[in-house]
Amino acid sequence: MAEYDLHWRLSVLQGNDWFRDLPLPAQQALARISRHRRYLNGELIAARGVATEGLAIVLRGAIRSATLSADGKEVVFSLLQPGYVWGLVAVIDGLGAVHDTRAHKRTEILLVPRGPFLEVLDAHPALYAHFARLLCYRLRKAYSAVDEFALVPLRQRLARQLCTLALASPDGETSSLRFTQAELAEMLSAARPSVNRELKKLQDEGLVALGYRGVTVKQFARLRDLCAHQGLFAS
Amino acid sequence: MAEYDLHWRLSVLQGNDWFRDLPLPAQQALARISRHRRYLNGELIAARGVATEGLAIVLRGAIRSATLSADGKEVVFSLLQPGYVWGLVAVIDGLGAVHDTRAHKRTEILLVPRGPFLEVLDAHPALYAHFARLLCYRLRKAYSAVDEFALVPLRQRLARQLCTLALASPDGETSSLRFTQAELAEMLSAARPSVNRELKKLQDEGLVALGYRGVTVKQFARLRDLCAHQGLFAS
DNA sequence: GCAGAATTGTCACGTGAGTTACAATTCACC
DNA sequence: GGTGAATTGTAACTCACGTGACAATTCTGC
Repeated sequence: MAEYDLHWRLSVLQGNDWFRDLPLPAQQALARISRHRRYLNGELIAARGVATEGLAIVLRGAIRSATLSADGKEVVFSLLQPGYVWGLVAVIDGLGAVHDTRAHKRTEILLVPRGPFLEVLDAHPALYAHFARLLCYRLRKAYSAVDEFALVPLRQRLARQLCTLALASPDGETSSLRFTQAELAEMLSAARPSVNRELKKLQDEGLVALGYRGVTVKQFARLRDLCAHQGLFAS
Repeated sequence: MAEYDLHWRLSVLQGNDWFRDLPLPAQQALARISRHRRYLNGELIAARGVATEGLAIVLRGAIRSATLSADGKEVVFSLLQPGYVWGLVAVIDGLGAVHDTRAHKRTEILLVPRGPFLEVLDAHPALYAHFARLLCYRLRKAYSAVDEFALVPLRQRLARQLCTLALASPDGETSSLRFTQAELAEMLSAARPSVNRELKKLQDEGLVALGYRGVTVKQFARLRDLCAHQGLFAS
C-alpha cells in the first residue's frame, strides 16, 4: 500500500467547500491528523448510537446512511458520493452515530479521528463559528427534507434529485448520469417501481433518456422548472 | 406596561435547560440585552428567508412555524409552547428565517436581538462549543423527524406526541392535557379527521379518554410501549 | 456467443391517510 | 336557559405510492 503523503491528503480535503474556507493552519493541522481507510462493499462503518471514530471524507465509492425501523423497513438518508463529509454531528456531540452506516461498493475514505479533531478545534476556537454555520446549513437541509417529504410529490423530488446530480457534472443542457434506478430510488427513499414509472413519464416528455445503468438529462432547463417549489434558501 | 426588570428576565431565561447550562456571566449578558414583546393572534413574527430580529423565548401563547407549498398546502413544523426557544439557526447563520412564523393566540416572548447576541458570543468564545452542541441536538431531532415521518404510522406518532406532552406535566400514570384535536393534528402534520380516528381507537383500548378541549392519558406505560420504535438516541 | 446475473419495464392490488362534507356535541355568553 | 360558535365525531370518496411478482432487456465472463 502506497504511503499517502500530507500534500496529497491536503489537496483531497481542499476539494471540499467547507474545508477550503478554513484558515490555512487549521487545514494543515487537520490534514496532518487524517488517515486513509478502505472498506469492502457493505462493510459496516458505524452503527447507530455507537461512538464513531471521527469525520470521514469519501474518496472512492460511497457511504450509505440509513435508519432501520422495528419492522424491517429502511429509510436511506444519504448516499454520500466522493468529496462529501460524513459524521460531523457525532464528532461534535460525541453521542454516537446518527445512522447505521455502511460502505456502498468498495469504498475509500480519509478519516479525521475525533480526539485530534477536537484538539485542533480547541487550538483554533475561531473554527467553532465555522462549524456552527456548517451545522446550521445541515439543519436547514434537514428541515427542508421534512417538508419536502411531506408535501412534494415523487415526480418533483425526482426532478430535483436529477438536477442536483446533473449540476455535479455540468455539461451544459444535457449531461449523462451513471447509477441504477434502484440507487436513485434509495436516494429518494422511494420504491424502485415508482421511480421507474416517473422516469418513464419524464422520458415520454423528452426531458431525459434512460439507459442501462444511467440517465441522460436532455433538457436541464425544463427539468429545473419542474422543481418549481423554490430553493427554500440560498447557499 | 410594567418595566420588566433584569432579575425577572434572568429567571425566565433560566427556565430553559440550554440556557441554565451557560456560564453565569453569559447568562447575565444575555438577560441584559433581552427585550419583551407581544404579538396578537396570528400576527406575523417572521417570514421565511427574511432576516430575523433575534432569538425568541416563548413566555405566553405559542409560536407556530410552518412551511407553505406552492399549491397552498401547509406543513406545521412546530407549535412552540412557553419555555421553548425559536430562531437559533437564523441568528447564527444570518440567512433569514427557516419557516414562516406566526403567533398562535395572543403571545408574549423575550427577544434576544441578533447583533448583541453575536457580540456576547464573540466575548465568550467558549459559548460556541455550547451552541454547536445545541445545534447537533436539533439536527438529531430533525433527522429523526424525517425517518419518523417516512416510516412510522400515524398511530405511533400520535402515541409518541401524547407521551411527550404528558411528560411535560407529569402526574404519574394519568395526566390530562389541554388542546384541541385540531392543534394536535397540526403538531403531527396530519389531518384532523385522521387524528380523531386514531384517538378514538386509543380510547376504545382504554389508553386515553377524550374530552372537549383535551385528552386524558389513562395508561401512560402502555402508551409508551406503543411508541416501540426506540428513542433513536439519548438526551 | 451463450449462460446467468443484473437491471429495467409493467402489471394488479392493497392501503394509509388526505379531503370534503355534514351531523352531533359542548361550551360561552347574553 | 337558549342561541350561536367552536369543537368533536363520522362517513364516502380519492389518490399517491408501496408491494410482489413477473417478463423483457442488457450486460459480463467463461
